[in-house]
Amino acid sequence: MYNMRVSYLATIQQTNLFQNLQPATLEQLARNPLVRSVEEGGFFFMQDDPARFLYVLSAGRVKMSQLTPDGQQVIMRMIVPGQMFGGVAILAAGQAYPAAAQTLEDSQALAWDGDFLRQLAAHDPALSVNMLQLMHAYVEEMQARFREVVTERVEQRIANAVLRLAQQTGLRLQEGGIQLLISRQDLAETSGTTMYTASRILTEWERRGIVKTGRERLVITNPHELVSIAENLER
Amino acid sequence: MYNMRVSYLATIQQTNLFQNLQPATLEQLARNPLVRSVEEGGFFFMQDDPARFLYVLSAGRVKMSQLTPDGQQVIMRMIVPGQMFGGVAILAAGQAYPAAAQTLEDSQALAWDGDFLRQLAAHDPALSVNMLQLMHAYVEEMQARFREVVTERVEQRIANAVLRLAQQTGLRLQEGGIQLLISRQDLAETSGTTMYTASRILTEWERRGIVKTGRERLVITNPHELVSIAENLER
DNA sequence: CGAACAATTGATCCTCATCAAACCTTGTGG
DNA sequence: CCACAAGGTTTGATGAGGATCAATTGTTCG
Repeated sequence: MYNMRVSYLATIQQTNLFQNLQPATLEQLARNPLVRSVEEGGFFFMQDDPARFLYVLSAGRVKMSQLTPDGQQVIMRMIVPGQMFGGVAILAAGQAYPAAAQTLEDSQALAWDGDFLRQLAAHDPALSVNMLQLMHAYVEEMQARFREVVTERVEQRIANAVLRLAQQTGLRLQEGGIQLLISRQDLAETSGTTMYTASRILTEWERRGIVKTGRERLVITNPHELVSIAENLER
Repeated sequence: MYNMRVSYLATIQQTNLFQNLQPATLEQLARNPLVRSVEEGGFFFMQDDPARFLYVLSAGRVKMSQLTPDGQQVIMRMIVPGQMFGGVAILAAGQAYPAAAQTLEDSQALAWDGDFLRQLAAHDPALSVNMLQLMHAYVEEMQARFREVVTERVEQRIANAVLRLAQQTGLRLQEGGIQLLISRQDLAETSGTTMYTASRILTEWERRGIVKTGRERLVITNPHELVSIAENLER
């Protein structure tokens, strides 16, 4: 039990949202988290569920996605350990989650009640400041992606998506290269295209020696070339 | 002079960002605004300028847009009186504006220094709470627009953009219909398409009696039909 | 009236979505 | 350990939706 508490503290301390808080605030957070485990493919919450909890991922990977009325999925962001999701819960009660949170592998998250966090924020303004900063960063990312999807062709957008993923979740391999774990489908839904087009582009990149591909896997062997595709320094 | 102060107060009190503040906070805000007037086509600030001020529009109309490396423009949002823009200034100093703020007609805005607002927020948490809520609303809007641009065809997206504009800036005419003031070019840049396509679609809508069009002008005569296009209840 | 700028329209072409079918990879149970 | 099922991936053929370019027309304002 003591070990578990310690491990929560480690996650809490690594979380952007919880930087620069007063010791008493961290204490409170460490005392009260709900811990939820969700197996691969399961959901922490669905779109439009009442947003009662704010989550911080402690293990695994999660995709946040919206569903269109006709069933198409659009991925808004990927969550890796240490990142907050479901942040809308910290605003006024009675809100709904704007997206679903589905796990890509067996995952675990800490969760706190929105009411509780609002009380905490009232005593420690750093919490609001951090939240504001995260929200702002997220606005900028969505603006950038909106601009991309409106102005760039698919290959460029996929390059940007891959580079973004590499930065957030990439694993440097001993034998060189940066490995991403993502299916063609999810890559397509992140870039606003179809699995077919994503597959064709990856095949072409592999032919050119920019990446190696595998099932739900992708290794970047020539990041420099990828950047130059992303920046449209070709054609 | 007294009248000017009163008119600032009116704008301040109408601003979402400044709701539910302590009287002392409002007092402080009313005492200190910079007032900037910018004529049609001018800029309150450019993209990447250092973000020193947060603005509230008191008169006119402003478009927030990003420029791509190759000079294409993408419109992120339209600002009407009472709305805040350049909010990034309230975060840590040294940030840059992520978009340019260009006027569509002669405009006036109140501005406050970011440092000053941060001090104010330290004494009146309602300011942070409001800011958080605005940021969140804006995240949701950008997510919705991202989803649209990825999943919907151009006609649908233009319908959505027109309906959004109608809600924000539409003017109900005596002779019936809701008037928007926007050029084909700006409508295209809001919907992620080209002026040519926007023009063709408006012409078709006019033929079908859904809108009347004019130079930098658009009157919705059949909103119901427009909604059904936006929701893809056709074809 | 003429200049500047906004809008329209036609012709053409290109990117990418769609559909269908086959192929490959991984994990499971006999 | 092999065979099979399930699900991810590839590939080809086709066509639709819009972008692009060029030329013309319309509108506003000094």
